[in-house]
Amino acid sequence: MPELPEKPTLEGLEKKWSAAWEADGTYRFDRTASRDEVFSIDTPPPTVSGSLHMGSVFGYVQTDANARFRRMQGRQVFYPMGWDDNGLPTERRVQNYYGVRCDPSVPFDPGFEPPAQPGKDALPISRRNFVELCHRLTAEDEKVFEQLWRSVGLSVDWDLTYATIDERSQRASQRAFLRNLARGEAYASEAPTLWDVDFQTAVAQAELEDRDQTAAYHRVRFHRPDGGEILIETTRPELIPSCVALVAHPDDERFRPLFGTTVRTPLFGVEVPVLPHRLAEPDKGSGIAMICTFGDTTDVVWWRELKLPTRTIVQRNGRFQTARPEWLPSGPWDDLAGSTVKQAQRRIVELLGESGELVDEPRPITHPVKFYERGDRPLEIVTSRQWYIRNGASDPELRSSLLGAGTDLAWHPDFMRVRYEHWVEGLNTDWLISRQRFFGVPIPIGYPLGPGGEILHDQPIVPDEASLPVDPSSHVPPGYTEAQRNQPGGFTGDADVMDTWATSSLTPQIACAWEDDPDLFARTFPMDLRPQGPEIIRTWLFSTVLRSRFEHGSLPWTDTTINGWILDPDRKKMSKSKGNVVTPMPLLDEHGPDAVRYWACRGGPGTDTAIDFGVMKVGRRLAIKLLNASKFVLGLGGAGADSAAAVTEPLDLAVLAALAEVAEEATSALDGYDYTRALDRVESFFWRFCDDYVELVKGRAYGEGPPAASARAALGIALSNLQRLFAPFVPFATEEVWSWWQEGSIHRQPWPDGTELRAAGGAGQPALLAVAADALGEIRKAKTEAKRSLRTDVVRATITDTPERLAALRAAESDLREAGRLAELVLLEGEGLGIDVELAPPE
RNA sequence: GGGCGCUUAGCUCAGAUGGUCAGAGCACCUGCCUUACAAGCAGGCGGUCGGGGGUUCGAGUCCCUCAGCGCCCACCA
Repeated sequence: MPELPEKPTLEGLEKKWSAAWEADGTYRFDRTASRDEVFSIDTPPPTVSGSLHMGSVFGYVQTDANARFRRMQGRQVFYPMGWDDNGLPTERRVQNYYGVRCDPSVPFDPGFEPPAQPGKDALPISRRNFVELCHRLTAEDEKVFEQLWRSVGLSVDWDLTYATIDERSQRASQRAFLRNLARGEAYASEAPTLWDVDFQTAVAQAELEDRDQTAAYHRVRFHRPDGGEILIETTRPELIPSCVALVAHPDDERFRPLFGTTVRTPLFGVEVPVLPHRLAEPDKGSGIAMICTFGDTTDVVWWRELKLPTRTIVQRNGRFQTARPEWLPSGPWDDLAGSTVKQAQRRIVELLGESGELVDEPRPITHPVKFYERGDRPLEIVTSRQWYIRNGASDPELRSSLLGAGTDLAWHPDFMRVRYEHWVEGLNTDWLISRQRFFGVPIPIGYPLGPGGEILHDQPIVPDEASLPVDPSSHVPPGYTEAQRNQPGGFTGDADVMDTWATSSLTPQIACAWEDDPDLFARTFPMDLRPQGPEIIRTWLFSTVLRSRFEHGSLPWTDTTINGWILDPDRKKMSKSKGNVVTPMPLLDEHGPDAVRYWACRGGPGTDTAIDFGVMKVGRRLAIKLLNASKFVLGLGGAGADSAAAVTEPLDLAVLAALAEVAEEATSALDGYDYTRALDRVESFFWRFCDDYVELVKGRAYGEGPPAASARAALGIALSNLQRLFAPFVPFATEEVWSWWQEGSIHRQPWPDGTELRAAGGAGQPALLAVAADALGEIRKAKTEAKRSLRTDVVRATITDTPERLAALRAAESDLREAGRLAELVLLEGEGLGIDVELAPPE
């Protein structure tokens, strides 16, 4: 047994024990364990191209506390760590970091090295070089994250890591997609889709966000054949050239006579019909709207349901097409050709003013506009061919089955379930998974080319599962040769990659090695726990439930814990743009990992929590107290060696019985993922233990004979239990104090559920400890109020209390005398606690 | 427009199924060098539990309503 330190300190514990845990394989998963012995966690793969901030620490530490509890309960914890490195965030980071951009038309350069400093203009490089840079940079980013996780003491098994772009993930992702395709759960379709003109890719419903934008209502004249006019209001006058109809509510008396007639558009004089539709709202604008292809998603609904023609003028790069559209034989096209949407709007407004078709000044408004969550310009709607996975948006049976899955899943906290339900109920399109990007898992499909070089989309060439993962840009389908690529009569590969969620939705399958390692899979899947943030219930959680339902007909996990938001010290949400992001490393250096973990664990499940340095200080103080209290108890000698059988004194039995209650409550709280409650109960008991119980029995414990042995034994048992009860929360300090007197890591010890304490102190009366502590408190109070030292001798203390409480006090009388330095103690029966203390005169 | 959550001492938060539930820590004040801990110990000050109504013998604790804050969703002419 190592010597007790003269002056215990937290310094150096993180380094010392991180290294020991790594060397000893403390958190290594035992893959011979059977499924019911395993506790498997579907850890969120952090986006490594994102920045490190306290939000990264908060939820992961809470999960780690739960993981450590399960491990001590005897479960084999399957706790892998993934890195989410595929997709647009990585592309963008690589572009900025190296000053490059991907241009698929540039040939591969095997000796390419990025410039030391990013240049002013982005350097165009080949797709393959670009992807290589993505891999290079994410590898660096992943190291930084791993270092952070080790610093805060995550008990992850570092042999079980994966990346969402690695070969195993790609294989799982493509295999799942091909099976979705074979079962009809995935399909391709040519349709209007929301489109980011900067990234030039389609985006999915789950990736949208509304942003308030300033705009203006423009009152514009449409012309009736009889010379009359109809005024419509629009925020997008530049789309007049793509107008295909006007629409009003069927019951709107103002426009009813016009249904079935036609009007001519301003500037261009195109004849369009006036039609009724229930979605037109009489009190919006002028009550009659123009339908364009496409200004917003309502246009798409109208276009589809009213079977209108498509008159697209905005191209995928966000600019008007250059050639004059054939449906605009007249009108000022040359002024608009090739301009951006913004430029075109300005010009059209000028032209409308000149022609007298603009009524009044434009009226400024602020309204919500759909953006890609990572994008900078409003989304446009373009028609393109995309891949979809069914999600229940247009399939009531699937939808209700998914709602049922949400009910079967145990949510912590439970109210988070409604976010899932609202999302499922509000889905309006299937899940668009294809992206016109570069760094992602390719859609593993090829197509034959017709004699004219046209792509035969209806005859997709599907690779064999054994050949996965494949990259269609280099993969040659059986029966073809590379020379036939992109040649008439030959073949071509699907150029798209999958959305990052299309892969992330398979993290249980990836982590558990679905199909790659059926033995491991059987021992770990379906998993036990999915911890994650609330903002990705609609994406990650939902899509994971969906994929598992399709592939396995089961939930991916039985439980999910949803953490709260991190707010900055002023209770504002942290975000890069506000510049109030708090980075974890300096805080870890200043307060220590246990203190930061304590702060994180004080944030309840699903509860938004502000960064609070005061709470971290409290955590640090707790860890130090744990060192000092342990040192004291162990310094009495015999604590470890005295057997439980020696606990005989009523006060000693009482403390063990009281702690048993705490242990039982902590256990049931943690069983329900309520780590905060467990920590709270253990912590408050611990301080009472130090301040009252230890003070009461200290004198006796120094002595000899059975009463002294009883105190030392009780102190030892209580200490062992307390150390273990704290282990999930402050793993470094608890491991340190455990090592002073025990063999093996504390994190592999049996969880103290109260059984051992009941056995040792079952006859104890917890109330006894409380009564004695109250009396000691009164004596201290008398001394403090007299401004005397607590060492002051008491000539006589007279305590009045109820008979029951006096009986309890008598059982602890000698401890109370010694702790209070009472020469004489008089006990009188009365109504309640009263005390009269006569202090020894000052010297 | 709809939904969810929050609103308890100056600050951060506990208060499971309504009856010692008005608490803890921080901060502040007053003391104490007490041989585990002065990064400590003892004590004190401090709140009509967001507003209003209701149910009940009794409500931070249940119901209704209003307000503020945060988040999520919504077809944004």
